[in-house]
Formats: sequence, structure tokens, C-alpha cells
Amino acid sequence: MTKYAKIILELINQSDRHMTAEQLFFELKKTEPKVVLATVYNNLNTLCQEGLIRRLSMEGSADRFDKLKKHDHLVCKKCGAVSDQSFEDLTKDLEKQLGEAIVSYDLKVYYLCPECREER
Amino acid sequence: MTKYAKIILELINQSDRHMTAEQLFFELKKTEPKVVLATVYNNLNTLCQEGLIRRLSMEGSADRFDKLKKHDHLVCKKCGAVSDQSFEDLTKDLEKQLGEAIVSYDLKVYYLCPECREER
DNA sequence: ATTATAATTAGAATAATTCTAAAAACAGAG
DNA sequence: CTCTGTTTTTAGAATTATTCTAATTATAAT
Repeated sequence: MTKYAKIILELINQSDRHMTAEQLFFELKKTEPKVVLATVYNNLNTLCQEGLIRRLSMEGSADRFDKLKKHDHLVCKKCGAVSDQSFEDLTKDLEKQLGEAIVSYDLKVYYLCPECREER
Repeated sequence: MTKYAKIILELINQSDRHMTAEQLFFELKKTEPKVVLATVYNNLNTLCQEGLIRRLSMEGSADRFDKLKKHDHLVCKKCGAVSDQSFEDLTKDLEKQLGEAIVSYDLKVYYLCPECREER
């Protein structure tokens, strides 16, 4: 594992924001000012391929990257904010039903986050 | 509802392919040779806003558009092929648990489609 | 130290999508 | 009908996210 890959992986694992490549790039720059956006993209791609992080493709905005630990996502339909949520009881069943053939799954639940709900 | 919006909506509702804007554009062109890609994008956006179709954002490829009828998706992790699937028993529970606050949800199950599995 | 291999950089290239301004189509009032 | 205002469509430039290519730098192995 390369230098930058290691730091990027830590950034993702330590934060519970769901950062885009660009946001990770800015974080990374704080300690590694020489790094370049393409490097972040490259490393994110290899980390995904190696199955060390998870890519979340979002409607209407750039992909976000997340730790592996299994969980689902609540996504605000209005502002796009993402938060973690576990629908364990349900997804346990899901996994059982799906069986071996399944590689993974992605459950996104869309709602209006508290802030956006007030604005209405 | 405008002329092209109507045809696009029909194309989506009549097919069970999960077409990208570009694929829809080529379909549309068969009967409406003058239409332009931007028009397809515009109409897809308004159809989505009006809640008449559903946008599926896919990992690593362009958004696909789908009819409203509630169902889930099986996505081949390798070639990206999308097919419909209903995990009704599970998602009924999901909806019950989620309750009022929820706008919608999106469940994608990743697997290896029969073709890709053979290739291995 | 020398060479081979892999990682990073810089920046051009690409793909998907949006934006802008002009042209065309349509709809209603006279 | 014909004029006028509004909406839709068009053409193409612009933008955003991402990938690619080639050169450079760093790392590891001999």
C-alpha cells in the first residue's frame, strides 16, 4: 500500500462525513501540500478495487467514498446531505434471501433532513 | 406536457431496458429525426421533477431512467447490466418501518450476471 | 551506485450534463 | 387569421467529474 493510499484510507475510516474526491483532496493537502487531485482519484479507484473502501454514487453530485463497515444511507432529497443509518433487521433478511450469488448491495433512503424540512 | 416529453415518457414506460439519456435520444430519433440531445436531457429533468419517471444513478456510467412502478434492481458488478427484481417482502417491511418521513428509497443489489459468470 | 518497477505529477482529453441565447412553435386576444 | 407573448426546442459553448498519457520522481532490489 502506497503512502497516499494509506493516508486516504485513514481519512475515510476516521471521518463520518461522506467525502467526494475533491473534499478528500483538500483534507489530504493539509498535511501533504504537494499532492494532486489525480493522485486522489487514482488511489480511490485502487482502494475500491481492493475492496478497502466503498464508492457511493449520488444523484446529481460527485461520487462519495465511505468506509466498508456495513450500513445504509439516509440521503436528503433536497440538499443531498448523507448520514449513516442501519436497517439491520431488514438487511439481515435481505442478505439471507439473496445468498451466495450476491456481491453487495446498496440501500439509499431518501428523506428531507431536519434543516430542509424547516425551510419549507 | 410537451410533445417530446410525452414521447420520452412513453418510451420509458413501454420498455424494460434502463436507458441512458443518449440511448433514449437514439430511440427518439427513429421517429423524430430533428430532436437534439439537450432536449432529451431537459425533458428527462422535468419528468423527474414532476415525479413521472425515476432516475437511477449508476456507478461508473451515465444515469439511467426508469418507470415509476416500484421495484428494485439487480446490477451486474462487472458489465453493469441492470435488471428488474422485486424484493417485495423485504421492502414492504422497510416502508412500514420508515414511515411518513420517507420520500423514496433505492435498493441496488450487485451480482455477477449469468454471462459474466461464465466468462470467469 | 545502478537499474527496474511503481507511484506521482501535470495537464490534456473525455464523458456526461448543464447553460445560454437565439430560433421556432404554440396559444390566446383582438 | 394575424399579432404578440410565452414556452419549447435548438445549437453549441461551458462546466463538472473523471480518466488518460507521458514525463518525472520515488522506492526497492541487485
